[in-house]
Amino acid sequence: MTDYEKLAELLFSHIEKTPEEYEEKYPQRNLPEGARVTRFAPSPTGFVHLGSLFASLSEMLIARSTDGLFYLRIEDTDKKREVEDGVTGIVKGLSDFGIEFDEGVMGLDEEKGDYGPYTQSKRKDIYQCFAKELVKKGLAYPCFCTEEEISQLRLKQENDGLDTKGYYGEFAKCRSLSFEEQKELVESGKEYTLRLRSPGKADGKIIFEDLIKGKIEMPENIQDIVLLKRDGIPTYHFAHAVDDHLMRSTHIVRGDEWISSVPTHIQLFKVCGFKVLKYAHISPIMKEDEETGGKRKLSKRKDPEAAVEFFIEQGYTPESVIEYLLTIANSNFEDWRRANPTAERFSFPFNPKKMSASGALFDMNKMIDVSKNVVSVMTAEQVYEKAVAWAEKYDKELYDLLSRDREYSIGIFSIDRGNKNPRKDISKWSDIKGYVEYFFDELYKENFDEMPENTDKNSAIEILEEYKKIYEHSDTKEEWFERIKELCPKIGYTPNVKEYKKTPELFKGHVGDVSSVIRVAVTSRKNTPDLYSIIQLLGKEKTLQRIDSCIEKLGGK
RNA sequence: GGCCCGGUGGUCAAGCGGUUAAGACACCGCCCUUUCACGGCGGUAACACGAGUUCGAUUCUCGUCCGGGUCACCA
Repeated sequence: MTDYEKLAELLFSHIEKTPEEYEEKYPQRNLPEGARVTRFAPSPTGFVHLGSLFASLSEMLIARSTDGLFYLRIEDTDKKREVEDGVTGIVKGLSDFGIEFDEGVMGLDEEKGDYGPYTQSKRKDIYQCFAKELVKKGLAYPCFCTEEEISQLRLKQENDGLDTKGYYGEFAKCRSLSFEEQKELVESGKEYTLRLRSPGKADGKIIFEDLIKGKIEMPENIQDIVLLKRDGIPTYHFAHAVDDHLMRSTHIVRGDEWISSVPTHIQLFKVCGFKVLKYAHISPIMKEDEETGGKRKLSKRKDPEAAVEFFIEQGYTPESVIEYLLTIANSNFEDWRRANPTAERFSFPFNPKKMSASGALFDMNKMIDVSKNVVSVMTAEQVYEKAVAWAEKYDKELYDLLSRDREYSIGIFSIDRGNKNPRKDISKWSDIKGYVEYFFDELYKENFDEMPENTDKNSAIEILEEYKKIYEHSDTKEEWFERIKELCPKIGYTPNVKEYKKTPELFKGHVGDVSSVIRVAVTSRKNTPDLYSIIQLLGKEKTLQRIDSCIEKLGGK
């Protein structure tokens, strides 16, 4: 028995399984050639960041576009980060946006798939098994330095002006401990971390091909990084290697803040005898920083829109957020969408190689535009159902109004909808209240200030009086408008707009002005969708009532 | 500071040695039109800078500058 083997037994006497057994337990996946296996691996904080949604969306699509597999793994190796029921929050949060997993953690204490457990805290023995193997081969060793000693070392290195700080080479004190020394320290009960005996050379280079960033050359890792923390729980690096190997991931898609640790990861894969995986490092979503004038990552603390929940509260449909993210992810998404207006959005042929190498600024204008398009192709019933569901939670007053008379509300949303060029004036459900204001007496506020400029009070009164005489509720739209035109000459207006523009001195105004007066009287708005539809919905009684009220306020009889 | 990554209009972006340097959002104008919206047409606006390679650089190389990331027993 070599000293290394003795050490392995000393440290991990409780581990009986061998790596081979795990290799057998988790065989290569039986998937078609070229199928990609991706994963989303958050800490259970319960918080879904817009960036997380972006990453998981990309991961899911990368898997789906190749008939691969997408799973959820929970990285709970740091208890400080954990939030009660954080797992449910994440699963639910993502599911609201259509992000669904084929395998892995499906909910609180709920897992699916043959490659589990998918929660790192339940995999301690697996990590330690592979750790034991490394010790056996002399590739890992216990380090008895305290955190205090490590930070002292770092300080000294900083003072000495060293470029490369950390626990490596000559600074890796515990690296050269003899077995006898190690044994004594362990048996005396001294705590330790397990460190990698890095085979990296100071002048070594590593080259890898990132799916998004392209070819990257970096110095080899020479740090004796911590594999197992004092409590025997693995660090992210070690867990990543073991998990993604055993769960048979093929592509690691993650934020580009990880790029600098790729040399460490590749080294770990090699040292463990694992096949090195493909990496795709995605750029963060940025935000303009008012303080510095520059860009910075969307910040959970400073930016409300960093939380995916923000968009839901505002009343954006999850579909809109996804479509916006897709336009950032693959810029050809918009072209695809135009060519396939009603296609299921996840059938978009997503290509990780088309993702931007630099971070995109979050553009609320674009978000709004995308969202308007999404809403514009919905049916009135869909708009109604979704708006009501939103209002029930976030705007009780609106909820009461909309749900009071379903047909009426759907009628409102039907105006100029369902045709080739639908209106695009709703980007989020919270826009609706303002949009429907004049359809509900509870929200309606009279305001007759904005009559056409060329029409004084008396003319307005005259128009309204005349309109009342010719108003027939049963008119078709054509008949209705024809009557308004016929009314024009009697009161000094022309039904012909072009004629008015040619010789404005001959008329008080044109049919557009007459309509505007009626519009303002009925809705208290200068601008509305089709007036005829509005009057039809409002009904005869209410329409006349509002006109009378307007006449009265203007000083008519 | 070391090491990485990035830098095309205000924003997102095509572009891969020769282009009038696409397109989308925003903005402006016109047309359509009973208002608005939709739609159509058009406009303003960009290759960070300096060398080099080349007959020719937005595209290739180097340097400078600027922005971002990272250097934990956190992920």
